[in-house]
Amino acid sequence: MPRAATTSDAFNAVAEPRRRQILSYLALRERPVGDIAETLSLDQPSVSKHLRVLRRVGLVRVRCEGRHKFYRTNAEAIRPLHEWAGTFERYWQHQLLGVKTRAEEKMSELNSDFDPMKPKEKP
Amino acid sequence: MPRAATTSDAFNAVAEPRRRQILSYLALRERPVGDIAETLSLDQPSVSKHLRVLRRVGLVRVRCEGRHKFYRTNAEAIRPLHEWAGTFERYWQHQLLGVKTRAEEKMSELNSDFDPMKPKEKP
DNA sequence: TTGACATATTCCCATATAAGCATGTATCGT
DNA sequence: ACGATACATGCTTATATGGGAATATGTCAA
Repeated sequence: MPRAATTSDAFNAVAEPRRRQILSYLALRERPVGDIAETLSLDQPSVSKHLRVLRRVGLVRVRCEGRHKFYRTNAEAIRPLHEWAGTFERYWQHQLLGVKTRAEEKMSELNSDFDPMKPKEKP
Repeated sequence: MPRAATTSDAFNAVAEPRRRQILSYLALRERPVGDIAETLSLDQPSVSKHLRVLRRVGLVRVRCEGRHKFYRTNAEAIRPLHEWAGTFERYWQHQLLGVKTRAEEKMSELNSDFDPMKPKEKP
């Protein structure tokens, strides 16, 4: 089995450095494709392709105006990533403090679900 | 050019769902390979390969004891990811509040560096 | 209409998987 | 030494890129 598609989720989409750059750039304000290409020194077709990937996973939104398309980052879509990483915060804090892992007590939390990214089911 | 190697950085390494599962599992406490395989229903060779990827980017550490190898998550290596995503926190907050983007004022922050993941140079 | 401008899409290709299976290596128990 | 146990590595294969060049689509302006 090959690697999962870059459009399978935000994690795969942001694995590409250029796409992260684009996201940072478009977080400030919407921009037309040409601006992105020039600012980040990329070919226009390349930018369009990266934007398509980002669009498919909801990381960017578009606003069409004449022959221009203004893209902007949809920060909301980055939250899951932030939250997943945040899951480990307590651990690196412990590590920094040199605290011996007592995570044992919290075992039950992950007994039935090891991936915090799994979509939450509604009870 | 193909996609960057999964061992190129933490972003590429965690793009794989199984590796995220492994990281969550190993965050609690160190575990031998066999446990991981059984718990996550994966073949042992597959686990070993994922662990190698995670090891190369520093996401896990090993402790050898006899014929067992105990792996544990090195949460520290996940921090950069958390911080990169955290860069967008203010934006999704603005979006939630329906605030019109005034990020303009903060432009200077990214004028010379669009990727917060870029290693910080020491001035 | 015609041409210029802004984007998107298509084709080709070298490269990197990830899974499955077989095999290699190291260690433990007897 | 020998077999079993715990991991790691090698090999094959189907598949998904990402860049570059060329081309298609869509819009505006004269």
